[in-house]
Amino acid sequence: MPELPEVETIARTLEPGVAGRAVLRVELPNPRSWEGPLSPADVLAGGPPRIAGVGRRGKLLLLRFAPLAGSEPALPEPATPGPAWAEWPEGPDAALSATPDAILGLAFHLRMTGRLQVRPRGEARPGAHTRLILHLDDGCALFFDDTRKFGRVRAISPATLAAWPFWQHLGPEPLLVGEADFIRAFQSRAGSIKALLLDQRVLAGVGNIYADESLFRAGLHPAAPARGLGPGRLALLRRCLVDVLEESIAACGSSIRDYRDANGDAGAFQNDFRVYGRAGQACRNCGAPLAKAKIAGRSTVFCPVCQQA
DNA sequence: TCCTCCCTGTTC
DNA sequence: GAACAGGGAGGA
Repeated sequence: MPELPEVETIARTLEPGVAGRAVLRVELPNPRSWEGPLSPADVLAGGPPRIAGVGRRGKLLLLRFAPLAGSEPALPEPATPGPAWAEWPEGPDAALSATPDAILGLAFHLRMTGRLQVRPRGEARPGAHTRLILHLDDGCALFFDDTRKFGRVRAISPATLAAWPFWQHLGPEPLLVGEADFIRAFQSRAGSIKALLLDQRVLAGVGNIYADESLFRAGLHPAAPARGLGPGRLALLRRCLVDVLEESIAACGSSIRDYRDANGDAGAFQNDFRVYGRAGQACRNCGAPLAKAKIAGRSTVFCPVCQQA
C-alpha cells in the first residue's frame, strides 16, 4: 500500500536506473492498467522520449521526460535537487503554459500492490503480474507489476493534466503545507478527521497507515468531527503527521507485505507502528488494549484512552 | 456524505 | 470457503 513515504522512496531509488535513458518501446501486457486520453503510441510519436527524472505528487509517481530537441522546454527543472516534485515550489502545473500537447511523462498510481523495478538485459520477460514494460536504450527495462490490478498508469501532457479532475483537485503536499492552510483545509469541510486525512483533495498522499499513526500521536479520536477541533489540536496533528511521514521516509517506508522499493528492498517503518495492525495489543502509551473500528470506510485502529474527540 | 465495486493473495 | 485488505470512481 504505497502511500507518500513509500512512493517517495520508490522515486528516489528508481531515478538512478532510469535517468537519462530513452524509452524505445512500450509493452502493455494488461491494457486495463493504462488509462487516460493518451495512448502508449502517443508517448513514442515524437521519437523515443528521454527520461529526465522521477518525481512524486501525492501518491502519484511521475516519470518525467526531457523536452524533445528543438521544442520549448516542457517542464522546468526542479528548483531544489532531488526527485520529488513535491519539493518543487511552482510544481509541474507551471508547465501548463508550455506546449499543451507535449508529453511530459508518465504518471503511475500504484494503489495497493503496484511495484516499479528496473530489470537488466535478458530478464525483460513479463511475469504473471506484469502490467507495463518500458524498454530502455541501455537494454534494461522498467517493469510495472501489480498483482491486484488496481494500479494505473497514464501519459500526461499539459492539456490532459488540465482535464484530469483527480490531478486538478489534489490537495497540498503534507510536508509543504503551512500551519494556517492546514487548519483552514480541515475546518472548511464536514466529516470525521480520519475521513479528511484520507481525502486526497484535502491533503495529497496520506493513506490508512499514516492517518492512523498521526491521529494516535496527536491524541485525536479518528471519528472526531474535524470542524469541532480547535486550531491548536489541528496544528498538533499537522506536526505529528509531518513527523511520522519524515520518519517513515528516513526508514524507506513501511513494508506490510507487498511494498518494495525500486531496488526490491523492503522498508523498515512497519517496526515503528504504534497502532496500525496492532488491534487488541497494548497501547504503547497507556497499556490499554487498542480498539478497532470501521471509520470512513477503512479499518481503523486507535487507543480508546489516549485518543479523544 | 456514505456505500459498493474493482482485484487477488493471505488469513481465519 | 469466506473474510479481509484498501484508493478512488461512481452512484444513491
